[in-house]
Amino acid sequence: MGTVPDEMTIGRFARLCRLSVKQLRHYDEAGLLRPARVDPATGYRYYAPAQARDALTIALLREIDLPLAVITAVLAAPEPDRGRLLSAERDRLADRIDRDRARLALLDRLASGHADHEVIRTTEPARRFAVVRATADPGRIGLAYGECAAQLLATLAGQSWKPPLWGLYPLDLPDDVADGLLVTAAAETDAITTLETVELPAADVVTTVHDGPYAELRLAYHTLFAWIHERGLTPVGPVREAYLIGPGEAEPTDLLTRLMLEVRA
Amino acid sequence: MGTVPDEMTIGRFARLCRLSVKQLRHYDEAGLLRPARVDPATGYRYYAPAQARDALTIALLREIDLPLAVITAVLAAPEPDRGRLLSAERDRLADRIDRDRARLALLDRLASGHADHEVIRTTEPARRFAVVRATADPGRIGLAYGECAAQLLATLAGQSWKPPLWGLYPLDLPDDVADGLLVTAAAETDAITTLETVELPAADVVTTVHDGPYAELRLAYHTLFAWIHERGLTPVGPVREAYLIGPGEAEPTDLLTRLMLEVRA
DNA sequence: GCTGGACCCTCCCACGGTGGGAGAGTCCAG
DNA sequence: CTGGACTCTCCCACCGTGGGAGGGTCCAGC
Repeated sequence: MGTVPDEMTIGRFARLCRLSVKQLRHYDEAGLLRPARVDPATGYRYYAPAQARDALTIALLREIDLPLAVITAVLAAPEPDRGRLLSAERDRLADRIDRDRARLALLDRLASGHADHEVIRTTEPARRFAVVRATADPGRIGLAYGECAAQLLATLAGQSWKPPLWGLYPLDLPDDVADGLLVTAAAETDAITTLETVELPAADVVTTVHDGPYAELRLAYHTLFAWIHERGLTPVGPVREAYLIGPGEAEPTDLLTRLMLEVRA
Repeated sequence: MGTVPDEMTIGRFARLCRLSVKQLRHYDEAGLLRPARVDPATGYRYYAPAQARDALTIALLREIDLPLAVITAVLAAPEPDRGRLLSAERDRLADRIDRDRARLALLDRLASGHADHEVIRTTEPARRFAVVRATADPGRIGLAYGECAAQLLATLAGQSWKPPLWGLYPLDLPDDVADGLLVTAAAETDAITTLETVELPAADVVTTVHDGPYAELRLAYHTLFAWIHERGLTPVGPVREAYLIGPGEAEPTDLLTRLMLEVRA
């Protein structure tokens, strides 16, 4: 223990731990890694060899892109607690990867130029639906819809209904519905069921068909909304999706979905 | 064309395109999306419905996390050029996902607590290697090593050599070697070959064994360097890796690698 | 002892994109 | 004409890092 050499200057320590001098000063100020000693006269920082472990850990965790605040918590936490902290960050990173993958899919489609959606304005007839509703935060919509659809189909088993399945969603997706988004699975039917029913009257709608995975639906909506707003029209809810070819019927790349948006002048 | 309603205020336009007023002002200042008209007396911005398409495109591309500079270029580029711009961004994003996956693997291992490496200080005997070298930038190390190893094995076919394969790397990985990192595949042998040979003298080394994929090697190095620096020792190059169980011999999760670092007091 | 060069200090600014808030002016419906 | 909703500009904050200015400190070689 006593044979460990003396403290060293910030430059030396920085080279040792593959950090920049600027970083070390920043970590000092942030309380993340205080030098072993600071000369009160000159302000020079001196680091002890024993601090190399923490410095290297910081470098490692920064490489994984953890925020300094988290690294501070990790270093301060007793050994058994670190796993939990790191697991939370792990989940955060996994989420980001998932989001990035969705972005990549969008970007792929955009870059390859297969992003053209033909928009048509037409009159949608009145329809009567049996529906199952749920509330979910955006991002879990697919999951919530799946549960609703399963329940819907189970209840309608043996009843007569006209495919395809539909989905109804509020128009203002990410805005006011901070703590839950209404998800509605719907099946057009005239049969009388125990389920809630919704009557959509005939409407002046703008519509397009999207082929491909649902992660790329935003592209179709982009085209749809651009088309609507360019003409000075106003969309009125709800958003209607008809799953012409839905999951389970084909591969994600072959899904076919009709989007409808009622418009007013 | 003439039936499109008038221009609208920034707040209305913002709600329409799901952007914030702040964002729109920022995009104006950045030259990304200028209002159709700015009242010279009051400074009020007024947007035309026809601008909704660009605004929605900006919102879409921002969602994919493209920098504003890129979005500017995309909007300014003629249609046929957009694909190329977007493809470049696509590749950037794909790279990021790859890096994030490596980070996730590290974080997984850290969080699950299976990150303990036993460090031992020992004397490594002198060894004579037949080697093949290459230069690669960090990130392509694995690729470069693979080629070197293939060449090495092809040349040594029929010759006598003692498994496992080794790898030698400069100690200062990411520092001064900005434009290329020396990668050396090595096989211990006494046979005389047409290959370059390297004689490593006996050395005082610190060593540990890592099991698992190579993406997690940094963890082992972290422990190794922490161990060394805590004791005030100085590592001297090159870094030696012995691939006890290498790729091709087992699944990535079952790889076994011995790391060695010569130290000096 | 002195000097030069390598090192260290603090303080400010920049990046990117967004949001918050202050303080003042503008629009429009009642 | 008034009040409330809207808009304007300007400044600051976030996060982590790097650059640079301007000035002080250390130490080896003379």
